[in-house]
Amino acid sequence: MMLSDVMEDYLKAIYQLERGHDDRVKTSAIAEELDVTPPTVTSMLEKLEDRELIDRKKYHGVTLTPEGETVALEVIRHHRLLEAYLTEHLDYDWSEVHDEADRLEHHISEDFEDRVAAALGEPEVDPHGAPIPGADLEPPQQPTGRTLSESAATDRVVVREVADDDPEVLSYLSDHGIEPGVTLEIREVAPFGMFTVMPVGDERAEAVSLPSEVARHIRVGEEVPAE
Amino acid sequence: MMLSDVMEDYLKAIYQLERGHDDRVKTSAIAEELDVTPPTVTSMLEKLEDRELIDRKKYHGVTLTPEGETVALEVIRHHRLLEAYLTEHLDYDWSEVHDEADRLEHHISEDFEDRVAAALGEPEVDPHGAPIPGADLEPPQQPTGRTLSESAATDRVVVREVADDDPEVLSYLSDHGIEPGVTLEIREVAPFGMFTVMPVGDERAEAVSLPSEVARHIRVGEEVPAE
DNA sequence: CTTTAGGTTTAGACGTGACTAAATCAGGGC
DNA sequence: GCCCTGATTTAGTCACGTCTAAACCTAAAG
Repeated sequence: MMLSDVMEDYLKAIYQLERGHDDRVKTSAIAEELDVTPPTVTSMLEKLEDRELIDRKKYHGVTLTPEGETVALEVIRHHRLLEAYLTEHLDYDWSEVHDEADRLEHHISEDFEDRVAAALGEPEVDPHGAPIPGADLEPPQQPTGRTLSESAATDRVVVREVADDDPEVLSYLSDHGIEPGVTLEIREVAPFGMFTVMPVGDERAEAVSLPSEVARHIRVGEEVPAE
Repeated sequence: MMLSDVMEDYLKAIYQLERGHDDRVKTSAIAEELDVTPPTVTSMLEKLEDRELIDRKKYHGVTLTPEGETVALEVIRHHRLLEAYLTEHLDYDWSEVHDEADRLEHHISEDFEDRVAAALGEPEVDPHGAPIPGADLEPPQQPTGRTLSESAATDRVVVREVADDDPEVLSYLSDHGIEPGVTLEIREVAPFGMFTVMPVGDERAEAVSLPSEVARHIRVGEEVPAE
């Protein structure tokens, strides 16, 4: 099955929107995710349906078929392996890595994928803390824990994952010492949803205030669950 | 200037055909190089001419403008840096590296290029012995020396460059110990243009016979000129 | 039950990069 | 100097992925 880069992008987007608990993924959601117009999405969905990569009910959104999901997971595996490789071996910061991986993910061979995975020692998470699908392309289990925006003041939490969205936000967080693995002390939760947190263990760290839109993208867990 | 991948491929092809001493590059040569039909080439040449990347005289071929040459050199720099990186850091053999680099060369950022070059220590040649254009994108000087097919029996020569064409030929040469840097003793030149050579210094090496089509792609120099 | 607002699909168009078939040009042979 | 062969360009088509404008469906409000 020869798929275009664009088709792969659509399948990846649908996969990620499905995980965002939109159970059936709507045309408009895909359009927004990929920054195209809804009619463009409709016509691509017709092609993906012809190839049996999605199930579609007109006017009621789509879901991935198992084959579609496998393609999406392959693309995501490429993306996250590349992110990990770039940070480990080419001195990128985890906050800079997303765009480069997005451009390369469609253009690497199976062989390249294998060699990168081997060079990294078959990693299980990428630098943002997101799980890397295995070579078997089985769906990784849903992340556990909660988001920072669901946490309460005085909690101590450890950052598990920072969703790789806006590079500016990412580098802001990176600059302020907030990254996967760091322990955070929640100092204050303002009524309008502003979270003030303090990275623990870094002498030079200062308290950082984060609006809930940002806090929602930070997934956290209990402190020292295992080490 | 936003160029498509395909445009970059045409410019690279024209550059390489120009170096192959076709002074003006003909439509049919480009068509063969890129495996498309001549009308397809003509229509692309019109676009490249509109953008002032080539000089075109209808029915008499094209040459690159300085801007077109710069684009070609940028693509070639990407290609050769990637080839070098893949062999140095991802355990590829020099004979396997071409296709992977061809797919990636259009999709890496300036930043990636810089980091790869730094990781390699600003290399000057790729694993096939071809010069890597510098970051300034000045044209590297033409290779010196001669090809194996221009050499005579009883010569001892050192392999400088093996032009990266057919991967099967490359891995054959690689398997028989013929690669850049190796010294070759020319045992025999048969009248129909068959070259029999012996890699020097490798105990397990055996004599290898090469038709002149292959010998023409092996560039050689005098033995131990500097070390 | 009807209306309506908003999301979705249809219809029609465009640019890119490819093709085949046909017309045209250039240069060598006579 | 004319003609012919082979290369090149023109003309017309197609698939892909995008768009805008218009038609259409769904679901919620009244």
